[in-house]
Amino acid sequence: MTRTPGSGAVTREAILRLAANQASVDGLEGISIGQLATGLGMSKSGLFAHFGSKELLQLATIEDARKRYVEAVLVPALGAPRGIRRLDALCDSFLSYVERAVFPGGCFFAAAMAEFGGREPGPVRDKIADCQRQWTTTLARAAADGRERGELTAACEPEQLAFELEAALLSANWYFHLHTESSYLDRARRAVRSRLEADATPAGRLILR
Amino acid sequence: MTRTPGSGAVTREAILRLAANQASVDGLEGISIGQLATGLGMSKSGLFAHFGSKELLQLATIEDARKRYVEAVLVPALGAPRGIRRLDALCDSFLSYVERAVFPGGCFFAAAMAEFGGREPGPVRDKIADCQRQWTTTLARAAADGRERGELTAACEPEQLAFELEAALLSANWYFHLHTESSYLDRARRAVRSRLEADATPAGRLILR
DNA sequence: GTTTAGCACGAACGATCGTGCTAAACAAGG
DNA sequence: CCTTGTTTAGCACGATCGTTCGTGCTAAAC
Repeated sequence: MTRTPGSGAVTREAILRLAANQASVDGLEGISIGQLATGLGMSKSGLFAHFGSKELLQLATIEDARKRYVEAVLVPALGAPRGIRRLDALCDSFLSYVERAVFPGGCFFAAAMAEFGGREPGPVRDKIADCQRQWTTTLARAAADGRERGELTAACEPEQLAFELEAALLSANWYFHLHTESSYLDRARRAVRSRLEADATPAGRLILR
Repeated sequence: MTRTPGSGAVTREAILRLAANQASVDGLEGISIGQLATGLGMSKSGLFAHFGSKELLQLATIEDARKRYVEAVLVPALGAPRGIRRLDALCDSFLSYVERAVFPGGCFFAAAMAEFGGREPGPVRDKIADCQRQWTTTLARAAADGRERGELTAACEPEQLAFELEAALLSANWYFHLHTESSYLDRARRAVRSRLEADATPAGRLILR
């Protein structure tokens, strides 16, 4: 391992990658600086110096996980055209992201949301809530686009639809990992499909194939 | 504080009640024997003696939480007649249980499921998975009853319906606590209602009012 | 050749964790 | 009154937690 100036960034990324993986299993509070250090073959203090406090490490971990989420879920789905197709692609992309175990313990943000949901407000909780809201907004916007294009009925409420779709996605994530049974991903896929069809216009239904 | 023989059971219940409340906020691993002891004004070792190990304390806590869950969610809903009415009542009862904050950090079992979902198998994880499966089965059975009675269509799949209903309930629990906004409970109520109507026969739709 | 900055190390800190071992307080039965 | 069993407290243990401090090494800057 060479240690030239600038190598700190590489080390930092390695730390955050491992931290996010750990956090998806044991939670953001569950990650320990000592365990991360031994896992990376470096000293506690050397690792600690990169962040200054555990809370800052947690925040950096969330930011890194956000990038991985964007890369794994959002980017592939943004290849689909706006509207109902993209909405469908987003859901499918999420389920694939769960199935591929991008994070070994399941969706990082689902775990973090569950962990910090009942906590008092603070920087970490706020950041998690922000990430969550952003994802929901992405789904709702895709739904709104679909309505504008006449793929979803005028009576369709994008936010309600987004809530129900994400409910299926999240539950698939939980059950998939709790019971280690991939059939729950298919349950979610069928739920998404039927829910989309329920709000789709005839034109929208054609698009869904 | 009197300490007669048999008072150990009272103390034990007080411990478990506090432990379950704590666990709904900080998780089952997050409960600490020291914090419980100071919270109850007793010594660590005195409290510890009741269980013998932290894992046994966790298992007892789950069992206590299960009783509270049955009392708060199941019992009220079992007043409704079998079938679609009971299915609806179960969902409504769960949302009320979340809203009333029976556990201060949200649904105990949702939190436990999220916490132990990605962990290696063990007594605690297995018990959580059992509780979860039991609840899902309760929902699915109510749906199956509804189908037998002709309130739900013959094409309706009770397990799929149960999955989708529970997805809405769980998500309401998460968002309600993460964003401290009770509107998500209404979102879930509307989701439940429209989902039930989607699989209901005309007779079933009449029953739903 | 000297200075500066980046990066990681080892040792130690006070605190808290779960877990033992022993003894004291107390109620009930002989 | 003494014994017995239950319930709780006191004390201490090894481990691990996040954190701080002083130090050394290497590459870049001057």
